[in-house]
Amino acid sequence: MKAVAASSELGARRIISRQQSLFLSKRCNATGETSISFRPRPYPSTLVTYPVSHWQRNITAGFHTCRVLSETENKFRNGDPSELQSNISRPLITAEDEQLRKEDDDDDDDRYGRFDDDENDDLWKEYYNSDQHVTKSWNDDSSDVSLTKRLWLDPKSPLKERVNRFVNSPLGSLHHLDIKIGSIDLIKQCGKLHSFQGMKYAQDILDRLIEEKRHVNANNTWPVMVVPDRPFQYVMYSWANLCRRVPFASQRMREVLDIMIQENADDKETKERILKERSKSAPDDDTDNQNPILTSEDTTEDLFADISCQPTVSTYNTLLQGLSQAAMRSIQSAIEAEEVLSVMEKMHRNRGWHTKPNTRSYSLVLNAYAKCRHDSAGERAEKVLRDMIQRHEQDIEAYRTEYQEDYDLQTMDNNRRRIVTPDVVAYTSVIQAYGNSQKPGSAEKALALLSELIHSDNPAVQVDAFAFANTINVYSKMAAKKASPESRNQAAMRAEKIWWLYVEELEKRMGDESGQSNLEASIVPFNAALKAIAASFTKQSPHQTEELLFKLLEQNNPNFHIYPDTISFNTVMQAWANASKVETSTGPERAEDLLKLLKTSALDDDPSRRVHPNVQSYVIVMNAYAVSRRTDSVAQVHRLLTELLGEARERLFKEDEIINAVPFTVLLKAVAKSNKKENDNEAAAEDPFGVGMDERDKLSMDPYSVAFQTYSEMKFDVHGLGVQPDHFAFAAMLDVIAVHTDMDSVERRQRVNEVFEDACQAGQVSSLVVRSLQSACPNEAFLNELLQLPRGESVTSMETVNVFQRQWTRFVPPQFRRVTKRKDSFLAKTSSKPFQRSKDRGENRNGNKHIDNERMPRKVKQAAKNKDFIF
DNA sequence: CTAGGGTTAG
Repeated sequence: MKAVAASSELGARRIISRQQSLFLSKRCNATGETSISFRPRPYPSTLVTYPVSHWQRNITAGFHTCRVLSETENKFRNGDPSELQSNISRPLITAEDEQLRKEDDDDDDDRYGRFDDDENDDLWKEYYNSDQHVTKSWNDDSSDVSLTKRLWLDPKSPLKERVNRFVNSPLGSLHHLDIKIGSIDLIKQCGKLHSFQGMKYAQDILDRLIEEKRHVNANNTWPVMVVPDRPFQYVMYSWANLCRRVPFASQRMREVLDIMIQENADDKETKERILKERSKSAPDDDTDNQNPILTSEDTTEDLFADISCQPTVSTYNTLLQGLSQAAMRSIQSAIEAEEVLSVMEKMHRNRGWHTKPNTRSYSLVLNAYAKCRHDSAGERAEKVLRDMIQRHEQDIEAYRTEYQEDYDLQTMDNNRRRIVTPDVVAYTSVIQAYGNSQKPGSAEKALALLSELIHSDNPAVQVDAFAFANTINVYSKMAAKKASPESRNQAAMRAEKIWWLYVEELEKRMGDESGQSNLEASIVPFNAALKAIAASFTKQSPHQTEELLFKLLEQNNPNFHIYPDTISFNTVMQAWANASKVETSTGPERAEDLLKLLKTSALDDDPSRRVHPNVQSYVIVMNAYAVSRRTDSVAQVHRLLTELLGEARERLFKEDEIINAVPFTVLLKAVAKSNKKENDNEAAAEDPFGVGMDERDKLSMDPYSVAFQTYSEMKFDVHGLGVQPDHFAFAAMLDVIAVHTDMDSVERRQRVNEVFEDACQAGQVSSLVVRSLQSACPNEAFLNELLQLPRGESVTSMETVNVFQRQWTRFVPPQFRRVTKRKDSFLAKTSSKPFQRSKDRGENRNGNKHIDNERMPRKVKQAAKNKDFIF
């Protein structure tokens, strides 16, 4: 009878698993009748429970069951259909998955390390070296268990098969170490896929463990089997890693936590039931003892059963970690993170769980506020910080009364346990949070926190370079956002002042040998200050950045170990590039002067003063020319590209510096910006730059041909750099065609067709490509034919590039999938060239507006338009 | 459960 129930459970589980959207759990109720429950996704707190007989009936019905399930499911999913949709029947690895993985490549084993205990090493050895066949089940008396090969141990097998074998292994056949270790290893690897499919596997494994537990405990054996907290925690952790990209990932984490809590409660119940059961049915079995607890040799096992999957600090910290990632989408997650802190507190107080928030818990909440862009984030974060400080003081008191000694803030290792301690990192997160606020006074509050750090005599709270850099960044953001050039410059100057404050503190502490100070010499605050000035976008800013750079280059204190690096130079060069859009600007030359300076610095006698240019340095200068209004911009950019490729050929760049499509794209951009007619006139002009013969040949090429040559160099990777055009490149090339061919020419159609096909093949059809394609196509019919849109569909009604076949958009990053709506598609466009038009529009907009019409950065313009800030 | 926080290009 039990076997029937068990197999029907398994069947039900499989069916539900196929549905992919239900989270199954099973439990025995008080009367011992088994029922199976599931949670419809959008409402995890709703538990739908059927007695096992229901499942038995429906399993025989086969296909019908799925139907029944879907209907039940549908009832619950009115809220969020997209959520479910995204989870249903995906191929093993989807394009999005591919993208997800690409984005977070840095994520590997050591991040999981936090859960790993050294003590498990021995277990592992025992486990892995043990017979590859099942020798021992949970109860150790499983002679009738079939000898199934434990494929999931074999790291060489495909993950899919390993998971399948694990999940579908017969109930009762799992080795206890399969549960404690094998499952965790599998879940980890599933989580590493960073895919929905992987997450489904992970959840399946977890389900399977719970299923095993139910099955084993149904036999009233002792000790009671439990599923430990770690598998749950790893599933949560895997979701946490998806929180930045996947809107509902944090919801999934909460579900797992809910189930954990419920399972923990169930385990307690089960234990009591079995105890009662055993003392009733076999009171005389063991003549010595009636109480199985006392007969059990392995008391740790029993202890373990008591705790089972009870959430711990680290469980909640995992949740917080996810929420802090999710906070980038909305402040709501950060607020929720803050609420989790009090939940942890409450669970600790009321249930005696080990969930008292620790330093890391608070940090994660602060970090959540630092990441979310919201005006109130700074103040909320500061409140949490103040709570934390208060908490700290309370805990110090409590520690003193508990141990009759003071908590040692100096040497943490001397303490008997850790207490919540605010530190630089906590402060720095709050400073960051203020940086996202446009409320007046936010930056000042950030600065106040910095000075609190500087003057702190608490050994646990000491300023470091991070704190300075972050405060500078707050002003840097302000410098980029303010409407008037004066206030932008003012903010930039405040940023610079903080850099000097850093220098001052650094020198002050240099003689100090107390060893207390964390303050290291770092170039980062300096670069942050440079960036702030560059971002202020005034007429003076490039000059100011350069001046500051030279101050540091020329300083000559042998005790002072901060010297500009490549980023410093690049930032100043970028400031010049930003200024280059204006007519008669000398920005490009000034940027190039710095590039030359970089090249000579690379050969400096003093090794500490050697600074090398990198690919980015070239790109910045090239871009300065590209955006300038010089008539020779294409030639200049081409010259620099050639130079860059030459340096690359001679391996002058660091090995880890790979050349991507960016430099090539800049050239295309230059060509697209160059007006066709102007260049027809210029074509005959003599080369004014006295370059060599070979170079002259190239320079005399017309820009359109240069663009095509560059395009194919990129496409066929003729320089052997591993370069592939990406969607920026394809879009830029389409722009080139739009500007340099006649609207109704055959050339236009052929070239557009060709480039678009390349983009499709490369899986790079992004919103940028679509927009450029729209401008390049002679008419709507041609466009629709290229895009193969179904009848009735049009580009103007299109919202994302996801409507295309997956193949075309395989490698498009998510932020370039959304198509920006443009009302004018073909109506207004007959004669004018796309770039002229957008230029005109820009000028008009500037003309209508008041302030500093040349220098306003785009963001400022938009903000000014919305009247978001008036100071 | 020592992690949690900082800088440049199309």
